[in-house]
Formats: sequence, structure tokens, C-alpha cells
Amino acid sequence: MAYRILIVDDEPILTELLSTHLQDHGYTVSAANSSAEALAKLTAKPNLILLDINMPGMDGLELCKVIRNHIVCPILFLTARITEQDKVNGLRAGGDDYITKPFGLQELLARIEAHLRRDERNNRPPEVVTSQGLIINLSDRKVFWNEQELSFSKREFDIIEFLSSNPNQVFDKERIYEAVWGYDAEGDSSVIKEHIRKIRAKLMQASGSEYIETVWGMGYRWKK
Amino acid sequence: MAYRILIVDDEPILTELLSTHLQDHGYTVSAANSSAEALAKLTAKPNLILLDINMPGMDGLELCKVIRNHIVCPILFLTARITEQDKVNGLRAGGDDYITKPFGLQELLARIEAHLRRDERNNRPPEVVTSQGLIINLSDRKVFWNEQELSFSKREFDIIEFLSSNPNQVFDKERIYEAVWGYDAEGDSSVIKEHIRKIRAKLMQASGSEYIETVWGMGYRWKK
DNA sequence: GGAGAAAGTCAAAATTTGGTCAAGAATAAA
DNA sequence: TTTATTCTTGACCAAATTTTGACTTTCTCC
Repeated sequence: MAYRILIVDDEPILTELLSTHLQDHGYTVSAANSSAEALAKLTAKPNLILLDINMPGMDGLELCKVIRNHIVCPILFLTARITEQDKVNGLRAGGDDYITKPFGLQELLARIEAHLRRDERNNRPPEVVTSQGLIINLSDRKVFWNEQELSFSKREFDIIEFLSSNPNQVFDKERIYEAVWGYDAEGDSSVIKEHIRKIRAKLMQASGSEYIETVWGMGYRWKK
Repeated sequence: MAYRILIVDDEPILTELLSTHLQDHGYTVSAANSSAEALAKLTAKPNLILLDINMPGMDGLELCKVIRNHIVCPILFLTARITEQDKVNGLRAGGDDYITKPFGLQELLARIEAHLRRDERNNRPPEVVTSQGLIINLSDRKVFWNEQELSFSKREFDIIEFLSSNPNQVFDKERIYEAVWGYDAEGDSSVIKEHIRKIRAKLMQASGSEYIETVWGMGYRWKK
């Protein structure tokens, strides 16, 4: 599944450019141009946050501390400031890294990669989802019904991972597509229907019960 | 127990100053003024390495890659270079962070702290991995099936080491390439396929069982 | 009940991926 | 140097997955 990156910067032009660039590299990106917007978009549970340190209204450092109360993920500061004290402050406020503007896109990508990789190594614990007797091991990418292992293809598992990690929430097909494929569906998103069908068939065959519910006109929901 | 820090820099004055300073902050410090010395001092298993990137005789990046074959710990580059490509190279070579000279001591301390904190959860892989009757001695780089020693080339062993040290986890080819070669595969990473084939053949011939499993669309996994 | 939209089904086409092989390039050994 | 070994590349095939599109069913609202 594609990594989700949240960009917070008050310059819409910058966020837009970055979004496009990162999307081209396979990330799912959402952008916020204000602190309030940023906090609202935390619900999407980004895997990494790029945070401008000079924002009107609320200081980036403050925002960082607030974010830290909600979510654990690498936070990279984007900044023009360069004093040593600022760097120290940033790291102490809970930031993980510091990138000074103007920065090169390659460097940015490399740092993002490094942090995501590192984060993946360190934060592993809640990697098993259980659901009505079904065991979904996210790190091993295995699904069990009792002793029996069920086999799913990559896309199928990605969809299961996404839905079962957010149980009882309804996601429309576009949202699922975005989460799993990492970018927007162009035109038809009927692929989802087919994958959902396959998943349902396998789960039903093994367990005899429905896990994915259709909310008509809205999308799909993982029943828990 | 105090954290051990290894400083590698060809400037004895610098290493000495840094040593004193870090020791004042409670760290156990050893210093090396050459690559050879640095490699020798790896036996002390430092928890973190400060590595000068401009060293005569051996390039810092090269040294970093070599170190990465021996030990897993945060590596922070000290450098005067500033080009973006250098930064990228450093991160790709297995470095964890980048500090440009001249740097502030406070910033250095903050970064060291941050990295050690983050690395704390990282449990070090054992020196010997056993797996279904197979014995993999990581420090001797030897593999046994019962009394019989199996011979693997460097790359083959590197791959075995990486996968078997992280059993049951799936790694895609890029990730394996990065871990074993120390940098990203440019373009095609089909080398992996070939090495995996060789490894499988040797293991199968000796033991008659499969150790490396293919997870279609995802990568390979060491079965344990 | 019927029109229209949304979801489900199915099979075939298109694409991706992994396994295999042979041969050339690079590296280490003699 | 020559020789042997290892590493890498590219082509090919087979298998598995993904996507597509036509078609059917179901649901909602009038």
C-alpha cells in the first residue's frame, strides 16, 4: 500500500508542486495550507509529515507538538531558518529531521525514503488485526481462518489491509483506489468491484461469513 | 550502561575535541583517524558512529558501506561537502543523517540523542541464525547443513544473511538490493532473481527443502 | 411497477511478474 | 599474465495477476 504523506505549508503553490512530485513517486499525498487544516487531515493517518516551520497564525514548532499528541510518525521540517538553536528546538519539539529551503527534490525524496524505512523498522507492534475469528497479519501479509491460511494476491491483500485497519468506516471506491494504488483512478474504478468480489468469495468460502459490507451509494465497510 | 560512540575523522585535533566533549556528556567514546583503524574499532560494537566523509585513502562513503556489512547502528556523516547529490549518496550508502561542518555542538548532541533514542528499540540480530536444521553463522559467514558446509558467494551470503535475519518478513527486490548492495538499483533489479535461484538450488540440493518463499507481487520471504 | 444508477458477475485480454538459461563483464585467484 | 569464479544482463517463457468490458442483478426513488 502506498505511503501517505501530509504536506503542511501556507504556500499553496509549493504544496501543489510538491504534491504532484511526490505523487509521481508513488506516494499518496494530502496538503494543508493552515494549521487547522493540517490537524483536520491527521485523520487520514499519514505515514510522514512535511511541515513548514514558518506558518502564520500558529508556529510550526507549536503545531509539531500538537501533532505529536495525536499521531506518531516522522515529521520533517521545511524551513528557511538556519540558526543552530532553531534546529535544536525543532528536534526537541518532536521533529525528526530538518530540511532547509531551497532544497533539492532528490534530497527530499531520499530523506523521506530513509525516514519511512526507519519508521517501518521501529514501529511494528500493532501489526495483527483480528476480526470475527479471522487473523490478519499485516507484517507477514498473511490471513488465517483458524489453522488454515488463505491466500490473497497483492492488490487483494492491500484492500483487505486498508479496510480492516479502519473497521466500520465506509470508504467509497475512489478513496479505496487512492489508498491502495497510491493515486487517483482515472475514469473507471470498476476494478475495485472485481477485487472485492474475489476477496469476498475467498473469505466466504473459508469462513462462511461476510466481512465486507456494501453501503449502497456510499462504498464498502469492513464489519467488525 | 553508557552509549558507545565511534568517531572517525582524519583530523586528530577534531576527534580529540569531540571525544572530550561527548565524554563530558556521559558517552563512551573511541576515535579512529583512519579507515583501517575505524574498521578495527568496530569490534567494540559502537551504538552510533560519527563518520567524516572526506578521508584520505578511503572514501567515507565506501567506508560506510563496509561498516554496514558488519554492524547495524546509526551512522551520522560529518562533512564539508554540500551538494545535493552528495547528500543523496550518503543516505543511500546507508548513512542515517548528515551534519555539515562547521556544526554546533548543541545540534550535534541533539541529533545523537535523537538517533540513539530511535535506535533503542532496534534489537540487534543474533550472530547465529538457525532455521529448520540449517545453521547460519553470521560472524564467520558460514552455512552448515548438519556436518556439511555449504559454500556461497559473497552476494549470495549477503542475501541469505539479510533475509534469514528478518524471517517471515516479505521484502521486495528493491529493498533487498538496497540492503545488500548498499544503494538503490538503477533500473533493473533482475540480479536478485538470479541470485535467489542460485541460493535456492544450493539449499535445496543439500537439505531438500525450501527456505525462500516467493510472495507474488511482493517479494521474497525467509521461511522459519 | 419501471427507469436509471449502482453494484455484482463472468470470461477474456492485457499486463506484470518470476523462473530459467546462456553469455558477456567484472572480479578474484593462481 | 592467464585462469577460474562470481556477478550482471537480457531475452524468453510460463504463470499469476490485474484490468477491461459486456452483461445481469439489485436497489432507490418516482
